[in-house]
Amino acid sequence: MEQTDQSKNELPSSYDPHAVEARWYEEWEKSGAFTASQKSDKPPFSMVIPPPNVTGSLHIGHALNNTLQDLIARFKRMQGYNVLWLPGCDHAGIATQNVVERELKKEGKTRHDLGRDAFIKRTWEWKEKYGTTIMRQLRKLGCSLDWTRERFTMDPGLSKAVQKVFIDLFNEKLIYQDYYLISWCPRCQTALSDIEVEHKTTQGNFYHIRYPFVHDPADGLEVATTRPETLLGDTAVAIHPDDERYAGLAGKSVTLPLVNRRIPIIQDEYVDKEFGTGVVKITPAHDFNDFAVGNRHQLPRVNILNPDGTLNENAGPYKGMTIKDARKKIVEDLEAKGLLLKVEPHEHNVGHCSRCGTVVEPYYSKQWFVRMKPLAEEALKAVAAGKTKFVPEYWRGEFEKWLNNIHDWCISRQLWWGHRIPVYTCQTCSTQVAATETPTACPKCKGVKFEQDPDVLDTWFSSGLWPFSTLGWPEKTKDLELFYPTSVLVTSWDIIFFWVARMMMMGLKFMGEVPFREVYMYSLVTNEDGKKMSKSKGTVVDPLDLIEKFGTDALRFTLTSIETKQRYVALTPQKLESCRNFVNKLYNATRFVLMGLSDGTEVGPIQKQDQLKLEDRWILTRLSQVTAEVTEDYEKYRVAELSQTLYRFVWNEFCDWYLECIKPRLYAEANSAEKKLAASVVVTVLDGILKLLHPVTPFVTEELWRKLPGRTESIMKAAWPKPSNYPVDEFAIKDFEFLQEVITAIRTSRSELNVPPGAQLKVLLNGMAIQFDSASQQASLLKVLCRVNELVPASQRPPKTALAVVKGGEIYIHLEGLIDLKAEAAKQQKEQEKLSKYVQAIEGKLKNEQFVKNAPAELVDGEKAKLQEARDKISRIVNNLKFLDN
RNA sequence: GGGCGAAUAGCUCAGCUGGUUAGAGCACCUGCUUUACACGCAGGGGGUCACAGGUUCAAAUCCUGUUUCGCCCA
Repeated sequence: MEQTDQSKNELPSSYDPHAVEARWYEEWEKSGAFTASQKSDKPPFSMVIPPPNVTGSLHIGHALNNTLQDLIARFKRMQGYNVLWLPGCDHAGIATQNVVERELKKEGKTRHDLGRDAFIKRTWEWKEKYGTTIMRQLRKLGCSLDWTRERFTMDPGLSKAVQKVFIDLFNEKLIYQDYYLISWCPRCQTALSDIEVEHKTTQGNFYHIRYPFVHDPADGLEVATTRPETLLGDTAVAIHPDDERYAGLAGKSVTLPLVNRRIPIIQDEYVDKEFGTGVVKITPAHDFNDFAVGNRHQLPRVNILNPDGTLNENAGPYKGMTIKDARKKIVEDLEAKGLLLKVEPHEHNVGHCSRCGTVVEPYYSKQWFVRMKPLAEEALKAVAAGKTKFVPEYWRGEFEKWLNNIHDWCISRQLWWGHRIPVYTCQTCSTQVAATETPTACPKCKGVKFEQDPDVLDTWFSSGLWPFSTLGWPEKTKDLELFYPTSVLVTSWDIIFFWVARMMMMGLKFMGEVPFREVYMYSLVTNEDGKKMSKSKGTVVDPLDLIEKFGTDALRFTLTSIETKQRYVALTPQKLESCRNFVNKLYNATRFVLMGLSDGTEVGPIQKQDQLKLEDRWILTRLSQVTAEVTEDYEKYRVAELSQTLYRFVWNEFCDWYLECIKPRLYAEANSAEKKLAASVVVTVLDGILKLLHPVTPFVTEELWRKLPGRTESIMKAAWPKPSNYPVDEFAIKDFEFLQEVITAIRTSRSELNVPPGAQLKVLLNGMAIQFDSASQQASLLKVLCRVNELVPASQRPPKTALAVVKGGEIYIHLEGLIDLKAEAAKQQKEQEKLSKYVQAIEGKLKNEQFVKNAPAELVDGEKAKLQEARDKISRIVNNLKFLDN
């Protein structure tokens, strides 16, 4: 028993991804298949990974991002390119510093207890220990990254690049230091980039406050604000120039409550007449809009905050309070003075620090900036010249809009973890020198005492250099020469400004060339409900859990098939399941073929092409077509399309039809000519399918491919199939489609007329478009595929038969005693109605002279043919219905 | 307030440069231990393509407007 079942039981009946996936990655990596060559004659193709945060762990966005890149890398490798896909992380300034600070807090310490150097040392230790998580997870995802070239933004080489860029920009006066309003986290005590600020809708209040007129203290202006405490920093109140309610007040003054400072009433278009009371308090040092208004009207800026978010000396009696306490006290004081007119609930957007959740404050402080305009102009020119293309092209517009509207970039962060700003200030004459090391003497006064700027650079500053710093710049390396500009950048659109734009500018500035030829921006993955996954709501899906549950290939196939270039795409359990089922289907199809070959039948390339059966010619032609379609889809990053094409080809054509057709041939006598031919075709097709799928589902395709006869190398190294690899026969498509029509018609009749599934049928054929005599191949297929044991020609319909009408012919199914006349009549009537509607639609078209005159002749002929075909079918049905009545 | 995107079967979505009897997966109904696969097989039902106009011989597809939802900027 065991003996005889051995061959069947070699492979389990359902696919176990875990056993397979564990096996291949290491072998691939060891074989050097991931490593780009510096000596190859192959054309180069390169990508740099969007560096994940070193603190991060793989989330669904990374999974999609890296699946797509891996798909491209594997495709291009098979196409014969010398592919570099470079891995690495960024140092994630705030995030990493926060992680280590939290660790210290558990020990009852702060970073200040350790001091700067010891803290940095500690952070490096953390990085060495935990910073490899995400890179390990990328391996699990199957990513064919060139680990010999792994980089980190704080590596010595990359740090050197950062220093050089800073010093060059500084010396060209493209970097400057100035006071400006920036987003400030009072907890992290650093400036934040816009992307680090999360806007959340928050329930607050609208406080209506009366600002008494100087000329008439009994009267005043009613101001509505959500942040009453900032009135301490008000330097004006503003009204709209056209607002008749306040006409004549411009130029007069009001008295700032509690502070008793006299501030002017100004007019500015910024004010929204409809909103609140139409009077806006202007606090230039604590609100971005007010800052702009302040600049237009040369208003003073009064900063009322300390870096830790408490109120400073400008707050007078409120000095030292937190914002929250001060708000409460100020509201009380206003009320006591009768200046608080009303308080109404109000929902508004409040910025929170994405790293620690603290409310972010607009804060007026001295920071370093990059002058963006000259850099942005170059980027715009390059995009206009088509040097970098966007996929989908839509994003080009967004990109240009942002660059045309660009603000200077605040690059300083008040952190310790990061690239320290290489500016040294002479303690004698305050001259600032940018240099890699402490200068020996001041160029101006020859002083020798210097102090380095305490701030570090925004993490995006170093990741902006990523496409060339990772390739060895500023050294002149072989890698730079070969792989810059990179071929494509695959990234999420939400960092188009923070990262993509900056890389463009930096690349053009320092390499004189765009950093990438194409930018492919993929979708953001949401949950089933179409909402963003959110940590706080607990709706985050962990890709590692999905891998555990469905397997890596199924996850990759799912992500690929939902990636339709919409802004948001939803990941659903149903989709994951269907993709897992697909992987299993592929596995079972291969298992079935292998079982057929287990008798030792020799399998070679297809030899006797003239002996190919209809189904062979059909599937090979289809494979050739699918190869062409799918290759183009890969090249254009139409990944959802290609995965769907392959899904349907494998499942609905190869498995449902081809494998079913060849079952008898595959189980014919070992090494018979019949079997050898079928085996060579089925293996050819399977070979092609596995190769076309390999970039999407690398593990299962490698596993199955190696089991095909004669495959000893990795499928990774196989050549990408060409449509011309396979014999093409357009007639086979037509003939096979007709055969499918016949078979489906018989099956439908069987099902609708309740013929017992096991019953063998006698079928009569009248006027078939292709040969169906009982000896023909087609006839044997009918027998296999719809349980027909007797097939005979007929010129008219005998009694007690069911009818099925197909293109150009009629099928009579002999149903001795089985036929249900009512069901049969209903079936025919339904069919006739359907056809009549169709006929009407086409007739309508053809009656329209304009259509016949203007539409391409091909189309018109096509419609005529369709019409005739449908009319023919109807008349056949009508004749037979008459017959049925008798 | 300005800009952008989406609206197609019960659900999630395809439908690329206008011409298909508008497709898929899941769900649903009927039947099935058929030489791999129940993560399966065969058959079936289900859509006035958000709404209103327009361009065209022809519109889910192009244009204009309206509605609803989402996002970005202020």
